[in-house]
Amino acid sequence: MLTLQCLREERERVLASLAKRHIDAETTVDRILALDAQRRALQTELDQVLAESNTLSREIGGLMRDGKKEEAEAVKAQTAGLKDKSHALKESMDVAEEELQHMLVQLPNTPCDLVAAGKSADDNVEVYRNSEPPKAGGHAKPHWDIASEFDLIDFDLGAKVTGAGFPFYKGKGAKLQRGLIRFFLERADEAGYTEYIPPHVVNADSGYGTGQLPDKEGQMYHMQDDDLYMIPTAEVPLTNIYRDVVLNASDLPQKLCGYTPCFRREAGSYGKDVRGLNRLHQFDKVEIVQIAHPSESYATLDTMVEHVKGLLEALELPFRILRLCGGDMGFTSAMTYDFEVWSAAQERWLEVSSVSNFETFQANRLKCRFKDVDGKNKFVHTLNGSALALPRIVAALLENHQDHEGVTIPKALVPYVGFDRIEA
RNA sequence: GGAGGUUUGGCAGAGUUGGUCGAUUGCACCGGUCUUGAAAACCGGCGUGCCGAAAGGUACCGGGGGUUCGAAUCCCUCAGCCUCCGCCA
Repeated sequence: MLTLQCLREERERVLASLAKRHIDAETTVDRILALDAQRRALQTELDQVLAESNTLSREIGGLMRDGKKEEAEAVKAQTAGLKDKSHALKESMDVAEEELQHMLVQLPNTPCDLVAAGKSADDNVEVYRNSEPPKAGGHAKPHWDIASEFDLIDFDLGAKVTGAGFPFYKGKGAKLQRGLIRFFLERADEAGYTEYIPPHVVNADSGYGTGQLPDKEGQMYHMQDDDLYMIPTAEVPLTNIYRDVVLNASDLPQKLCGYTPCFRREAGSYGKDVRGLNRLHQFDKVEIVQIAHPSESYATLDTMVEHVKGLLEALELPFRILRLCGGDMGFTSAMTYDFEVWSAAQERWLEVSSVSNFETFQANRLKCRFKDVDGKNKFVHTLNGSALALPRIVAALLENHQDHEGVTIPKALVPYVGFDRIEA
C-alpha cells in the first residue's frame, strides 16, 4: 500500500499518477489525509494523558515503598478520571485508524513515470517484438486438438475427477511439463536465483503482505477450517519470506525462484478465454523474485525482462513485450511488462509472463526494510516475474511447432524433456 | 489428537512475592584511543513504531483481551517451539 508519508508530501503527484489508472482518488486521498490528521491529534492528546498517568503511578510507587500509605491514596485519587479519558481517546484513535487503514489498502499503487495513461489492454505499449506473427496457413490446429490427438492432455478426465480447469497431463504431455519446469529452473539457477520449494498454502497475513488480500479475496481458494489460502502464484510464499525482515544494505539484491502449482478460482471467466489451456484453475509456473535496493530496482526490472526474453527465444516462439498502461496494470504494481506469445491456431496473443516492479507497495505491507548507510531503516523494492507460466507456453509450443505429422520440440528443450518429436 | 514445558532486543541469557524495567550481562556489530597495520585492551555507541522542528513524550518483553493507580511479572484466550504418549506417509 502507499505510505502515508507519500500521500502527505506528494498528494498532487499521487493523484496525477493514479489518474493514469483512470481512478479519481481525490476524495479518498483527502479523506485519508483528514483521518491521518485526526489520528495524530488524538495520539498527541492520548500521549499527554498517559504521561500524566505514568507520572502519578511512579509517584504512588515511591510513596508505597516509603510506607506513606495515606499519601499514596491521596495521589491515587488524582488518577481517577485519567483512565476513562485515555480509554475514550484510544477508542477514537482506533476508530480513525481503522477507517484510515481500510481506505488506504484500497488504493492501488502509483504507476511510475514511464507508464502510459490508458483504460484497457488497447492502450498498452508494445516495446519489443522478436518477429512478425507467422501468417495463418489455414491448417494450424488448435492445441486442444493436438493434445487430444497425441493423448497429451485429458481435459474431460480432469473435469470428472475434479472439475473444469483441472486437466490431467499424460505421457509425453506430462514429460513436457516436467521438462519445461526443469528447463526454467535451470535457467533461473544460471542467472543467480536461489531455488526454493515453498509451501503451496499460505496464511492470511501472507496473502495480505503481497496484496492479494483484501483486493483479490475471491480469486484464491480458501480452506475455511484452517483459514489458509492456496497460493495463486509462488510470488506469495516467496516474497513473504521477507515479511517483518530488516536486511542489511549489503544483502541486496536477494534473488530467488521457485516452481509451484498455482491455484486460481478465475470467477467470471468464460468463452474462448478458457478453452483448452488458455485459462486453468490449476497450472504450473516458475517464478522469479527479487528484493532490490530502491535505486536499483528499475535496472533490476530490466534484467528480469531480459531473462524472460531469453527463455522465449530459446523456445523459438514468436512473442512481443508490452509495457502495460495504467488501466491494465495490476493493483500492486508500479510498472509491468507483459510477455505474449503468438498462438498460430487461435491467431491471437497469449499472455505468458508478467514482470513487475512493486517499488515499496508490497514492502510497506510486508514491513520489509533494509538498513541504509545513514543507519535508517527504509523500505526495499520488491519485484517478480513469471519465468514462465506453463499452460500457454505448451499451447504455443504445440501450435507453433506443429506440422502434418506431429510437433517438433525446440532444440534447447530436448535435453530436458528427453525426446525431440511428438508423433502418433 | 492427549499431557506437560516454553516464547524477553541480531544471538545468548537475567528478570515472574506487580512499583524509576524498555528492561542486567555476555557475544556480535559500529565509532574512538593505542598500533606501521591487525589482534588484544580500554572508552563510547548500539531495538522498533507513533507524535514532535527539537527537547522530549508514548507504545511494544509471541499475538489479542482483562485485573490494577501501576504488569515482562497476575488472569483469560489464540499461536509458535520443545518433550512424552497416540496415530500415520
